Amino acid sequence: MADSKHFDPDAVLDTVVEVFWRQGMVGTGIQGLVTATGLSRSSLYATFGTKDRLYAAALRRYIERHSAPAFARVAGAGTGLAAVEEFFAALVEYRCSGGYAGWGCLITNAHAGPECEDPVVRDLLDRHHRHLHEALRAALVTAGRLGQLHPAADPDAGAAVLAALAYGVNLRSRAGADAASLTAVVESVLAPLRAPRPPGAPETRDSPETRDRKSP
Amino acid sequence: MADSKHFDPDAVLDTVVEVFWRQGMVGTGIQGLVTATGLSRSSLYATFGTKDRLYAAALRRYIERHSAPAFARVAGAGTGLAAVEEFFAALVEYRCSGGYAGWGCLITNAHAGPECEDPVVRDLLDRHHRHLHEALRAALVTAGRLGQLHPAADPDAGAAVLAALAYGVNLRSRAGADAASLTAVVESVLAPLRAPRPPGAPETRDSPETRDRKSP
DNA sequence: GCTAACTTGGAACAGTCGTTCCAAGAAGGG
DNA sequence: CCCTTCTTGGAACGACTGTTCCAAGTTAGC
Repeated sequence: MADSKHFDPDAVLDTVVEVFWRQGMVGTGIQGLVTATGLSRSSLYATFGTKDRLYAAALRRYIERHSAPAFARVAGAGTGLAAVEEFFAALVEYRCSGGYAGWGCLITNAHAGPECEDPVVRDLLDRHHRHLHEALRAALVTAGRLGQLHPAADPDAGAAVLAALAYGVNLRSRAGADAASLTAVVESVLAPLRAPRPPGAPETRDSPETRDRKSP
Repeated sequence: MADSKHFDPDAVLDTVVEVFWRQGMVGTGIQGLVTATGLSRSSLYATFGTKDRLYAAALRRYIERHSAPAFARVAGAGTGLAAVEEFFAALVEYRCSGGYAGWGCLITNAHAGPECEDPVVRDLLDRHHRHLHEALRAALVTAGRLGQLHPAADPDAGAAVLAALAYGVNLRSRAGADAASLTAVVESVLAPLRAPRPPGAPETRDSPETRDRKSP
């Protein structure tokens, strides 16, 4: 009865995500989206509505395509601190090398722009933050069950710390911070979360990474 | 021999800082600066040059007016961890209440926008990051000298963690995170840096904040 | 009071912003 | 084949982008 779309909206949205990701909400013009996606203003507006709605859709897509899988992995791994380590190793890798190097995180970037005053956007940011926190908390709970967690470490507090760390990594990577320094920070945050060496170790905790980094 | 300016460039730059701070680089138009400062385009351009140069000047001004004093305070206090605590308490206060509430940090925000690809801006961000790191490191070194620091904590690594924490606080505060949760994160990061209870305490460290937060 | 040096308001620039509208085209059910 | 329904390219919208320019105004030294 009617014509069907001459493009795949899903694929187009993925492209849109990349443009917003790289240039930000306010730094991206409709013209840029038109050229990047290859379709015309009409199709863009008919499919996604105004720029704000398109941006919100891009945020949702980013979360489901990039954030959610990582969250699910760290939360469901069952390996505790090892899963957390892998989560951050993958994060640093993601931010510093490959096609997305230097782009930071779309969600993190959204915090810093005027777009975060939009209630829809802010709700997505809050939701994303809770998911990140919950995923990390789940991993830390698992770590506790496995006896990997330092007795003084609380999964909830630890998750909050790790979430803040993730934002820091995302942010600094966009300004060109090198992977090595970011990895070092991650390790420094993880160190005090680890349980002390198994049985007869001295009463001070130590971790292989902080032990001999700055000894003379 | 010539006419002098009918305004105070220093005061104007302070106003410009506030506009960029709230709305971001790309989110701010010349018209907005004109209305905010009250002077005309001519004076604006004659005094500060193009938008990019004005933005860079605003970044520098922000650093010297807002960042540097806080850095100097935490680095020169001589009170070690107490100075770090006060630094972050003031930070959270700054970000969550008062006239700048919800604005985040101009430098942190600059990380997320397209402006961070400008080499001048990136250099300022790097310089700012090093200063932040150095100030925190100095405070931790002092803390070590005062015996406040946990034996396993390294000042350099700790400073890197605290710097990342600062970015996280700045970022999340802009999205409306409440002061309480931010303070909790700060406390959770600080806890493992503290030396264990003075003499005959048990071998596990504990801090008053993490001790009884989630007990049933 | 003249002149040289500077500032200032405001017009004007070409370009881009986000958005809307319409005529032309395409597709499937009747 | 037609007609309805949708899509599509592209023109057009007014508003705003950053920047430049100029005439008028203001000041200080001579």
